[in-house]
Amino acid sequence: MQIKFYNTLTKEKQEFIPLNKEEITMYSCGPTVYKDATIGNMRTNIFMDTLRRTLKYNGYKLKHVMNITDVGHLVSDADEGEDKMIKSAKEEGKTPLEIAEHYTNLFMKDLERLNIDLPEIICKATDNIKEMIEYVEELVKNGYAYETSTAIYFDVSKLDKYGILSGINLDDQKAGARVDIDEEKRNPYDFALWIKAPENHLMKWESPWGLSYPGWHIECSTMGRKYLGEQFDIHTGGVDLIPTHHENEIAQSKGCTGKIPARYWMHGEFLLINGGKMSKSLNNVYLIEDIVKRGYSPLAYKIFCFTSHYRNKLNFTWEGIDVADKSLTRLKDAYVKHTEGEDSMSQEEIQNYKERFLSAINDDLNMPVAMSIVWEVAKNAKKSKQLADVLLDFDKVLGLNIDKKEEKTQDIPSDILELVDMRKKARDNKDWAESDRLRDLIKEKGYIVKDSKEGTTIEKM
RNA sequence: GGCGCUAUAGCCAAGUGGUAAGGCACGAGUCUGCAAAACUCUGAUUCCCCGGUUCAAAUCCGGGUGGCGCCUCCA
Repeated sequence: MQIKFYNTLTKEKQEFIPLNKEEITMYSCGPTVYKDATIGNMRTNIFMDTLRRTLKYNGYKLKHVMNITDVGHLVSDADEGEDKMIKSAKEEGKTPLEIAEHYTNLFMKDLERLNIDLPEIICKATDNIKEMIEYVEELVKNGYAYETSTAIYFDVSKLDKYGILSGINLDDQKAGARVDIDEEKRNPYDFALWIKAPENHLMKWESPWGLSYPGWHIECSTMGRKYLGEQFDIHTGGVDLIPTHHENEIAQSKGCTGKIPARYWMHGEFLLINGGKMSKSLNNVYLIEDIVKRGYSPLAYKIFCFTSHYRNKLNFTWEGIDVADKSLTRLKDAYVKHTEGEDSMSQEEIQNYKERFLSAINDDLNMPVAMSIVWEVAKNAKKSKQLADVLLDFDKVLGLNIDKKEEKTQDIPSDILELVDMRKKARDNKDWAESDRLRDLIKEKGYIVKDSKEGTTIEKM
């Protein structure tokens, strides 16, 4: 079946045709590992995961690269060289390497908790310094770069057109509107490829331009070319990367190889918090860890993300997670009921579900529609093992572990179990007042009792 | 100032020319000693407003209003 993706480069949904149908090549801008990855970052990674899984579901093999940015970037243009990696290192009393390792591990843990299918190649910027220097040298040789007293800059005026991805027009932009003008730069949009390190700079490498370190965009161009070649199929990232990072990546590649590195550029929209931006000053920066701490399954966040299209902003609220957590539980329950069912379905019905699901995900990853079909299957009045298998098949794309029971029923403390036992005795004696008192007491301690014909179950709230 | 996104039921959210998917909440019912949970049923004569095109528009065009993001390496 035809796959369609929205391409930021052409600003339209177009049929996806890989360069080589034996193997799809893909690059995703990964995390900067000097701080925690937020649920916003993770929304983008969930988008990346869904994309991977959708392509695999369609039978493709993948060669997918994700970078780990373990070289910090400047705090701002106005800063004189202290980068964020080093800033975090100083604050936490660790070396930059330790910081990077610490946050990389946390990041990988979140990917695992969200059941995110890992890229085939995960590479670190610091392992590719030599290649980056070579890349910059090529740009210098090709006449796209010039040296100033502080850095090697990319000259955007040498490009036939700068700004094709974001649609900016250089003439309309006010130079230095928000940033001081660097007198040595030829054009306001020129950006640093390589930066000369001040004396006290911790992360620096020997280069033709003395002790120095990489600029903000060179690592992706370099690693993309190294692992995937001059041109590959898909490039992903968050929308915020469009105007600067990806624009500059394209500029670098055009300057070096003459090609736009990726044919399809896909960007995940932002996650909003209570209708606004996530920011430290508003104290609304949340992590997957926060979701887990509140007692929700991390996969509740994933199913929450599926309620909206990846190209639309999604508003995060705790109520939303509550809803998502509930629906995840119901979905799993529905799956179990189907595995125990004896009804039989016609092949037509099964095929119909599968075709509709496939056409939803192949239509630019329309997960809200895909989920509506998942629910149709889950809530089908007939209970059938065939439908359980359909759900399991869909879960290859969703990655919600539909067939794995939540661990909530485990680890009930013995004092709670004792109260449950006392309540059972009271109920057997029809002492409803005592039974209700114990139920309230158990609830106060954070557990919920559920009575059914099969007996009483207990769950952590 | 420039670039872009968006406005659909109480909330989240699909649908881009043919008569409003789905989730959650609410309400009703089944079950229960009563609850909770679970299950079943139920919801927009209408898609921000005003014009226009069309046999037909939430969907296209023009104008207005509101919300948001980016232009500070923030996914």
